[in-house]
Amino acid sequence: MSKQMQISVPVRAPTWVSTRRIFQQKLQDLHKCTSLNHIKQVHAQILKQNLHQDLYVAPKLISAFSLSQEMTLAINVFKQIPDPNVHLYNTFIRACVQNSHSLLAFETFFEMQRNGLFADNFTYPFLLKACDGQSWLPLVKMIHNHLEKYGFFQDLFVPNSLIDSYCKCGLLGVKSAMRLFKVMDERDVVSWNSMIRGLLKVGELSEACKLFDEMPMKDAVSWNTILDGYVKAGEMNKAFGLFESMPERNVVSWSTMVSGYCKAGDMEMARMLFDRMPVKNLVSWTIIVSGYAVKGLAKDAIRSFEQMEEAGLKPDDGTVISILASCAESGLLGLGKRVHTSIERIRYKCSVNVSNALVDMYAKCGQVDRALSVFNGMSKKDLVSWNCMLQGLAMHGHGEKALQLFSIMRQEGFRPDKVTLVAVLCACVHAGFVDEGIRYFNNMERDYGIVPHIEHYGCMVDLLGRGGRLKEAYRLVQSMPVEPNVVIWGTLLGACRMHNAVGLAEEVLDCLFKLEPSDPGNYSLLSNIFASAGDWSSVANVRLQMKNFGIQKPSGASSIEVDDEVHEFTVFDKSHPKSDKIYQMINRLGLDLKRVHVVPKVYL
DNA sequence: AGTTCATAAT
Repeated sequence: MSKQMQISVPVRAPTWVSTRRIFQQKLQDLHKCTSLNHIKQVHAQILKQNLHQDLYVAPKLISAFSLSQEMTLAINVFKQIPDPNVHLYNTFIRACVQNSHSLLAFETFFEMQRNGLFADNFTYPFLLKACDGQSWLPLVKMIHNHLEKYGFFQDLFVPNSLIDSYCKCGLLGVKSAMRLFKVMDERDVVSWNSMIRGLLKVGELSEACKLFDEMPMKDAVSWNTILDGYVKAGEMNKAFGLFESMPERNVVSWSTMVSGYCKAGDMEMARMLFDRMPVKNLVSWTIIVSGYAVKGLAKDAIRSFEQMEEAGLKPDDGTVISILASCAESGLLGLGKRVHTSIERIRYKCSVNVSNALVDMYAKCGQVDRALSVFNGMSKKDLVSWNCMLQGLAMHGHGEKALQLFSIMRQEGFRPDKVTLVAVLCACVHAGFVDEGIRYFNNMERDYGIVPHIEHYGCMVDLLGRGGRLKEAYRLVQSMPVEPNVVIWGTLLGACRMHNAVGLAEEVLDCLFKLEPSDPGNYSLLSNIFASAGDWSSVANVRLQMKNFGIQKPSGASSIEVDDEVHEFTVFDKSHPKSDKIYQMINRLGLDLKRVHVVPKVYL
């Protein structure tokens, strides 16, 4: 936290030059300042002094706004400058990258070239960062060409960054990286590590191991990278062997192992290693808490979270986001709330990403009201925030509310993406707005420039199918530009079952069995169709077939959380200690339902 | 004006 700086404008500013000098001193730490109010005050004073176009002052302001995630303000400052120099362009491009405005970063870069300015060795690394997570292989190649043309290859940092960026562009990228790696006449340990990491990312474990063996020098990162390779491949025995044989083990090595055992579901082993760790940091604690949370072990998760805080560690954004994501995955409202209070105790304001994770967690745990109150309290929202909230509303049947929120979102100038439209269509499905859904679907390309993906088709099949328009749904599936997958056929089949359309169902099942001949779900769907049509001999037949093929349907489970404990139930499950009482209650509910003439459907 | 690789991640 930087110290608060008081900008005092002298009562009698002697000359313009000296005013500027005073500002220079006061502005020195502005780009590190985290108090938005303070930055705004300074901005106002700068405007008053007419210094906002100054080529020393403007970059400081842009950096400061960028750090506070105030990209709109940063853009405003930048736009005021008539003739930006390279330094200013770099600062602005860096701000774009920091706030994940990757497109704007490149647009600015192209504008800079149009203005006849040359990018320098500061510009390119920023641009490479902008390609992160975008899979912009052509742009990485373009940067590569530029760097070669202008001879920026002296420092190993440049080709190493290129290797890393290439490796983030999938298989083709890794191949380009390999070509570059092979022609480099000098390589350091980072070059090797990055290349190995890239191979692992595309699943080339054996290639990575080969390179690892060839390495002339290995550091801790090299060992940990290859260890992670084994862990990600699920080879815990090999990983453990390597772990034992490592020349030195640091926090990362230990954490990687703990994470591996958590993913394998072996929480006992995970805990044992965790307890033996000589040093634990935030990441290690996050791994163990999330590990318990994903498995639904709410009590252990909460206890570990509290132990972490007792150890004097304050969860950061990464910790909070991962734990909340695990809560959302397994519905651990208790832990989610506990993390929320902890954040509120530490911080005055959450970052956008943390708030998004909170919205998502509350929505997925069924607490739509809490999700809404976090969402409404957010001072800044991004596309992810809207998408989480829309999805939450749609998922819980608040279709109308979701569509209202969608129109507010557009009023506020947000451009919907494909996730948004899935949520919108899903809202129509759950609210039964068939015609409205069709309208959104037909116009999504024209209105939002989004070509329908398979997920959107899935929503439409669901929408038409539930509405009883089975023929239209079937026609849509046949006319799809992409091959229908299991989800699409399954959805259509579900609709057939709902409307007792046995004829169409058998047709659909043919397609489904061709795609997934051994999926037990298909058999139970088939059996359920026959069951709803009252064809019990066919049902028996299907069950017999399943038995012959040795197929067992993994039974679906439902779970509820009571007092920080998750109880899971499957069909005919008698394992719960209060099983008798539970079945008594079910029977009573069944009688109550009969009394109001509702006949419960029973499926396989 | 700032740097690359390893563990958690919306």
